[in-house]
Amino acid sequence: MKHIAESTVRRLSLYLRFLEDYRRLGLETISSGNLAALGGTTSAQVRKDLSFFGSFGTRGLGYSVNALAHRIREILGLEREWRVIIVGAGKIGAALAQYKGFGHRGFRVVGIYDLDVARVGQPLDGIVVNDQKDLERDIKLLKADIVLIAVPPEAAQPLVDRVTKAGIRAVLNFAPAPLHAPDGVTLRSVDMALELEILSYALTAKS
Amino acid sequence: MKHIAESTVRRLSLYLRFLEDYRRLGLETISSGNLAALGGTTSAQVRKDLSFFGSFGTRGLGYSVNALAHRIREILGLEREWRVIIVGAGKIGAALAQYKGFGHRGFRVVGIYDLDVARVGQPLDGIVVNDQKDLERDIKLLKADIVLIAVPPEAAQPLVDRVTKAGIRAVLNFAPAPLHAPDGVTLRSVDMALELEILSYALTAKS
DNA sequence: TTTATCTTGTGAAATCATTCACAAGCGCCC
DNA sequence: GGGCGCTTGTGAATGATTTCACAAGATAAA
Repeated sequence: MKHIAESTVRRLSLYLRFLEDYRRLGLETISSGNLAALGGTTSAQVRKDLSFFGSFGTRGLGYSVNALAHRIREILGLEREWRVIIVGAGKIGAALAQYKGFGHRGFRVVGIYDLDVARVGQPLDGIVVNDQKDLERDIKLLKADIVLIAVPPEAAQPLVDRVTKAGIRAVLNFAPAPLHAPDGVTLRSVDMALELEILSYALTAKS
Repeated sequence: MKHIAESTVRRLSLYLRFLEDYRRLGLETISSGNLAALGGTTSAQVRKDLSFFGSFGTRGLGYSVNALAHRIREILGLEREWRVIIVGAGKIGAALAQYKGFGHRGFRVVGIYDLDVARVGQPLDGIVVNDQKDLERDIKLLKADIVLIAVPPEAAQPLVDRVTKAGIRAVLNFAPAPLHAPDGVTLRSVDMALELEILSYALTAKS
C-alpha cells in the first residue's frame, strides 16, 4: 500500500467517531457532506481520504454507517485488542491509567511500571504498579504492543531505547522531550508545553 | 505578517528548547545543522523557518545562542506571562494542575474550576478548586488568557461557548470531542484516543 | 591580502496535500 | 422506462510545505 498521510489517518479516526454517533442515533446512511460538516472539513476531502482505501459508498445515497465504520476499524487496526503498558505512575501515569477512553476502542492496559519503591505494589485503577526493572521481561510475558511513557523528560530517551530493544514497535510519549526511535518503530509525542506555546504564538501574532 | 504554518511554529518551540540546552552547556553559537540534528529535520528547514521572521545568523558562524533564543521567545510571545485557567478537577485536571512544565515558560495557573461540590473548596496543588458557576466572573477578574478544558466530552462544547463568550481567545482541549470555536479564537485539542489510533494504524499498516 | 573553509539566506524546483469540477451511478417518482 | 435529484469517485488544478542548490558573507590562517 502506498504511503498515507498522517492527516488522513487522523481524519479517519474522527470519521469513525461520527459514524458511531450516527449509529447511536439509528441512522443507516451518511454522506461525505455530513461527515465533512461534523469534522470541519470538506466533502471532497472526506471522499479523497476514503478513496485511498477503496470505494465504499453508493452514488446518490452515501455510505452505509455500519459498513463504513467497520471498514475504518479494519483500516485503523481497531478490530483487534492492543495491549498497552504505562511506564511512570506519577500524576500523568495515573490519569492515563484511569482514562476510560482506552478500553472503549480495544486498548487494554496490561501493566503499569514505576521506579519508586513507594509506588510499586500500590494498586492504580485496579492494576498493581510493578517494578520498572521487570519491564523487559513483562513486555514479552504480557505480549505488550504499545508503551505509554509518563516519566520525567530526562528518563524518557533511555526508556525508549529499553522498550524498543525489548521488541516494542509503538510508543506514545507524554514527557516534554524530543525523542528518537529506531526505524520501524512509531513514536508519537503529546507535548502540553508545545501546545501552549502554539497558543501563545497565536495570541501574540493575532494582535 | 504573512501567515506562518503551524508546523513552523511547532519547530520554533523545539528549537527554543535546544537553544536552552546549548546555553546550559555554555555554548555561544549554534548552526542550522546543529539545530536540525537535534530536531530530526534538515538544516535548510531550520533556516527557512527562521527566515520567515528575519535573518538572525552570521554566515560562516551560525546563530548566537542567546540572541536567537531571545528572538524566538519574542516571536512565540513567551516574554510575557500567560494566565491559565483549568476547568475540570478530575484526574486529568489534577495532572495538569501539578504539571511543572507550565511555570517554566511563563504559563501561570490562576484558577481551577469544577462542578462537583465535593471537589469545590479542596486544594489542588496549592490552588483551591472553585465553583464552575463563577467561571465567567473570574475569567475577567483574574484576567485569564487561556483555558484548559479537562471535562467529560459532552460538557466540552458548551464550555467552549461559555468561555469564548466571556472573552477567552485561546483554548486547549483535553476532552475527546471535536470542538468548534468562533473565528478569532484558537482552539487546539490533545486527544489521547486519536494518538493511540494513529499508532494502531501504524502497527497495522506496517505488517 | 589572499585563500580555504564554514554557514547563512533565499529563489527555484520538487514534493505533498487539498480543493475543484464533473462524469457516472443510484434511487425515487411519475 | 425516462427524467430528476442526489452523491460518489477521481483526474486535474491549485495551494502549501519541504528540499535543493548556490551566491554571498564571515572567520581564520598563512
